[in-house]
Amino acid sequence: MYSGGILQLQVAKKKSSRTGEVLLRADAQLNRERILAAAEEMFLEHGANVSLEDVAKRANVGIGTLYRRFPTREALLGAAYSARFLELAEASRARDGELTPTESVRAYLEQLVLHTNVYRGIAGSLGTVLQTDTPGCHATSDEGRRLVRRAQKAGVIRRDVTFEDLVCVATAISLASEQSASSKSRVAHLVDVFLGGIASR
Amino acid sequence: MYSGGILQLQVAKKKSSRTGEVLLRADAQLNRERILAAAEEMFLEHGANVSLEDVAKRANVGIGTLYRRFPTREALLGAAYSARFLELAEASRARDGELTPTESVRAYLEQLVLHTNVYRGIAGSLGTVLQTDTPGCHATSDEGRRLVRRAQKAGVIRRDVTFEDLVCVATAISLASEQSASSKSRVAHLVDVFLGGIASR
DNA sequence: ATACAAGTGGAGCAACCCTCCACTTTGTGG
DNA sequence: CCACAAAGTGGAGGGTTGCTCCACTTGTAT
Repeated sequence: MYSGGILQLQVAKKKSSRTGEVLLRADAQLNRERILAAAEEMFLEHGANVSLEDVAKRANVGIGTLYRRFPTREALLGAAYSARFLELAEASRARDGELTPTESVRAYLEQLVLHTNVYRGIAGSLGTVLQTDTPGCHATSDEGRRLVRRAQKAGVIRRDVTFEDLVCVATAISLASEQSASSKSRVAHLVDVFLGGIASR
Repeated sequence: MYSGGILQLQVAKKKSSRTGEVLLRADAQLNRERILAAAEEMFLEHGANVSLEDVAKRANVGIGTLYRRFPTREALLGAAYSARFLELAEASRARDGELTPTESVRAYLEQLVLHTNVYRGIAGSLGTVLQTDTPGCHATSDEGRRLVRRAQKAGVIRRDVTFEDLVCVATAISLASEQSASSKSRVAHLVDVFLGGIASR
């Protein structure tokens, strides 16, 4: 009852000084990666609603382990897609020179929808996933914001349009494609309608 | 084995000659109404994802009965909202005289989003619900299509915009409001952005 | 070598969905 | 008025998933 409190060292949780991330034990780190790999496979194969128990199984890991590392489905989604979202952001930045501000936004939107559609089932929670604390999600969000700002500075996009509006639209379009298995052209059409909407008169 | 086929009367399933609906036995009809009432209450109170077993319980009906009458959740949703959707359509038609074609569409959209938000949880499936075979859903769909046509004839809306696009947008906006509990003004803003988009240059 | 923090797995409980079929009720034709 | 086929009922039951909890194992700092 006079518990160990007396000599307890106030050990701050170990962190990497560089990234600020909590350092995992070596075995835990390995498991984390196994889970991510399994999740990506399963999501691709069966959509974003696979049983998390199945993901754990494929990762050769107990379900408890999965939940401790990724407390919500969104957290797992965000982490599993991080790499892909990083690519998306990078590709967008790479296009920067060749495209007008408007066209950049169009390309970004189309790509975002495309990515979202690959992992069926996340359309509804795209917003939540993008807010996940993950390098990839940060990168795409930042890139999106940058494009909006750029287009606004160029005067080709309404001042009152926000990045959140973009996400909202991407969500809508993904959802529409998911439900009616609609074609690429429908995506383009919807993007087009929206872009017309945010263009300054 | 030489089954009753010989003398089987080819009795067409009884239908009301007026509506074309299948006639239910009196007790069944009563149960149907009980279910609908319970569903409306529960959906309002707990969102569109309540346990259907709970709905059945509140209706004092076995779960089997609920499922035979409404095979899918969407079917139940559609039926439960039918009355409200009827009102929506009627209100829209009533506004017809006082508003320009564009403003009519705006009002319709805002109302649709508002209705969708009241029943939390259906945003994602608004499209599916609206396709439900129900007087209310037919009415709102028809009214929406009418408004689009009217606005197009008046030349104030792009030719390539469809009613499905409207639904898609309503979905997006509802979803956005659902997630970030955003205000009425945000709804108006999003509707505004979209309307700008579909306006002819 | 030791000790303790960190990590693990999976049994277990709680929801929920939906089907199926032995039983009950209705209304109709004789 | 009755008998009986068709229509309707309810809820037990089997399947799936989500998430927690804790007795045990493992890594690592000393």
